[in-house]
Amino acid sequence: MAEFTPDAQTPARRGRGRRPADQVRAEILTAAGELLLAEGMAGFTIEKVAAHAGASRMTIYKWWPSKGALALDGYFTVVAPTLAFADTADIVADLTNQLVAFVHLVRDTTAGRVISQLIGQAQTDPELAAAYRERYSGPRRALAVETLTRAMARGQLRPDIDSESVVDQLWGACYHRLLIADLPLTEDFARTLVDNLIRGLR
Amino acid sequence: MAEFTPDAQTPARRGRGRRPADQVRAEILTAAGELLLAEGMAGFTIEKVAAHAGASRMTIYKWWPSKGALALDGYFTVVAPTLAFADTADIVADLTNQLVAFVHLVRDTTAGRVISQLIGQAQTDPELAAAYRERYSGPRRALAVETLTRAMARGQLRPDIDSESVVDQLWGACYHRLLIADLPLTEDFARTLVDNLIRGLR
DNA sequence: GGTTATATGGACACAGCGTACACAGCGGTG
DNA sequence: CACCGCTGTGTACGCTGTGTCCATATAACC
Repeated sequence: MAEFTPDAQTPARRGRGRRPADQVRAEILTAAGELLLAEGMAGFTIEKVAAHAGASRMTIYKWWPSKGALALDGYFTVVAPTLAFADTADIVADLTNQLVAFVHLVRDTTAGRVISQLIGQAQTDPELAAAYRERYSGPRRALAVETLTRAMARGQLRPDIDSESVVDQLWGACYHRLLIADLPLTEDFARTLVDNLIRGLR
Repeated sequence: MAEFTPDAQTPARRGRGRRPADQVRAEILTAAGELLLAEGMAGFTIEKVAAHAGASRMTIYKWWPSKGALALDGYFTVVAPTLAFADTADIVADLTNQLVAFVHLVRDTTAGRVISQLIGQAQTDPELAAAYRERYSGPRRALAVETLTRAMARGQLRPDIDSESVVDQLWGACYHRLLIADLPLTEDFARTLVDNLIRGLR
């Protein structure tokens, strides 16, 4: 009965009946990611996502347990997680390159704002916090530790260092400036972090 | 005319008219701080603060521009800012002691939860972010930089190091574990942070 | 004592969340 | 082909919290 207007650009649904579940899920995730990049977590509401995706709020409630979970899924849908870690023979260059790339990602794209707001939201949303650790920070940390471990095996670093703490002193320091922003997050800052640790302070 | 029941324990107001502004402000701040420590930022609403303080919401809106501002003020009212920085002749011991004390504050009291949630809220509340930097993180950072500068003057540290980046690699690393909590924030971790930087990684 | 500033209770509109119900179409089974 | 379960859709409801507006009462000031 209802006329359909199959419009790929703007979903613009009207009919009442069922649409393929996968399609609806995909459209919701895309809409969530786009809304996140456009407005940040502040303007990110279930209602807006539903409207933007041309779906009903009920559908979203059916598939995602919380706003945070939807936001994280949407973020991953739009921002393909480029977790590749270069691994040359030079640990100093590898760490520096990775940190500088991270600084640029955070500064030059909207990803930085989204990441910081996701972390912010995670402080009062345990489920989001768990999902973030499991799917984002955990894997990234593991890759960094792996790189450090290989450098230790090659004899480029002391064999007795605690890789995990080093990760906190490199990436954690960047997150500190991202989240608290007393001082700007610059490429020089990233280089200094590596230099401080490699050379020692005295 | 109206009988007063000066009750320090439970304000239990009834009358409608004006009360001393300072008294009301103080009661609101105390209520805000207590509510913050008890329920965290998630359950921190203007309505609850007003009810807890026996005041009207209108009064709160009149004196505080945003929820974040009220929360920060309440936090400072309850948690006296113990910003004292020991400064002996031993920079390693000073840094270690300060970091260990910070770790204990964050782990063994409710302050850690409140701090992390304030930072979280600040990610979507520019006014709160500015207030936090100005009144909390800024002064603390300045004290740490000062300590490092003195150690450099005494020749205990290289004279060309960037103190600010070192602060990010010590306290920032702790905040990283507080906010993202992939790994626990322990006393050993704090000691390792200082050790990593002082000795260098190779 | 008169004036002014301000706290109070109550009401309002608004946004967003979460839930409920009836209906509509798709996909399988018999 | 008929049927039925799953699932998306539209709509409505109650709830909480926000932000704002009154009229009123009263403390603080002159």
